[in-house]
Amino acid sequence: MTDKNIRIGELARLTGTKVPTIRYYEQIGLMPEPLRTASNQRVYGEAQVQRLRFIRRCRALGFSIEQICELVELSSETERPCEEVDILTRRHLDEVEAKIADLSALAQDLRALSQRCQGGGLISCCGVLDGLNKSV
Amino acid sequence: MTDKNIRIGELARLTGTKVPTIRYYEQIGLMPEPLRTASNQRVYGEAQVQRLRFIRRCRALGFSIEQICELVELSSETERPCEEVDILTRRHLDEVEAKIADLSALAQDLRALSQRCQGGGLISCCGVLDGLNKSV
DNA sequence: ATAACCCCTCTAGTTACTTGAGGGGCAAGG
DNA sequence: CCTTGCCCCTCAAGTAACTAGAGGGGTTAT
Repeated sequence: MTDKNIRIGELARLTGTKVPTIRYYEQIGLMPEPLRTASNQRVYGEAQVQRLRFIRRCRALGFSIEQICELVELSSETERPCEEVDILTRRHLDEVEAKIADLSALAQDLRALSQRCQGGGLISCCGVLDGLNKSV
Repeated sequence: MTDKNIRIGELARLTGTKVPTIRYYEQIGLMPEPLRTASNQRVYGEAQVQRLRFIRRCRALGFSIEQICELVELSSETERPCEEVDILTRRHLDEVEAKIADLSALAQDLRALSQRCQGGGLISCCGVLDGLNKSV
């Protein structure tokens, strides 16, 4: 594999990304537009492989596309204080933790609801549906 | 307030739902089509208020629209065993708990990443970005 | 008449992809 | 040469659950 001779299919395999997703990332500007062959096929190099890997790691960590755009931009400004990266990461962690709290409360409510099921009854006296119908 | 004389705005206020959302629910068949006035305005009754409240409680508990459709249908078949309601609720609880587990693992990874930040440095030697760039 | 408020339909946007239609190019095999 | 299999391309629309906005009508009070 030499530099600058990777087709989109191979890039997809190298990075665990789907081909349409790569095109999507290019469309929204997250991935730079690559050079093309005479027959209009995209050609990628090692730097673009690394970029896409970066993006996929961020996605795996739940960063939004917008946040990733910011991280990509920040990472190219090497003389800049890295405080903004820190802030962005912490804010995202806070969001994830808040979501966990929401879901945990929701799970609690669902458990309470589920326990209302006596088993073996009919819809007409179903504890779950009763709970969902109640105007508490 | 008499039966069958509630306009959509009032229904929205009674149930904490947005007007467009009520129209959306009607469009997808979750809410039955109401009667209309001579000037084509929707008119709701108490049964529909209860239906929308049911839907909103289910949404609050994270049930998908599809799941709610099933619950609505099941609740009208009063002579049917309520086992299906139980199964649907438990399955949903499992999904929520799986999501919590996913997010918790993700939060763990984010904490580890965040701790790589030494503070006061530059982007060129940022621990977070380093971690995102690493091909571990 | 105007302002304030309510209602209507229709269309398109949000987020991060994903799918499918319709088409071209290339290499190997019959 | 034709066919097959595989890869690539663009474009448009779908997914889930809403939400926002354009453009219009109706009612009441000032």
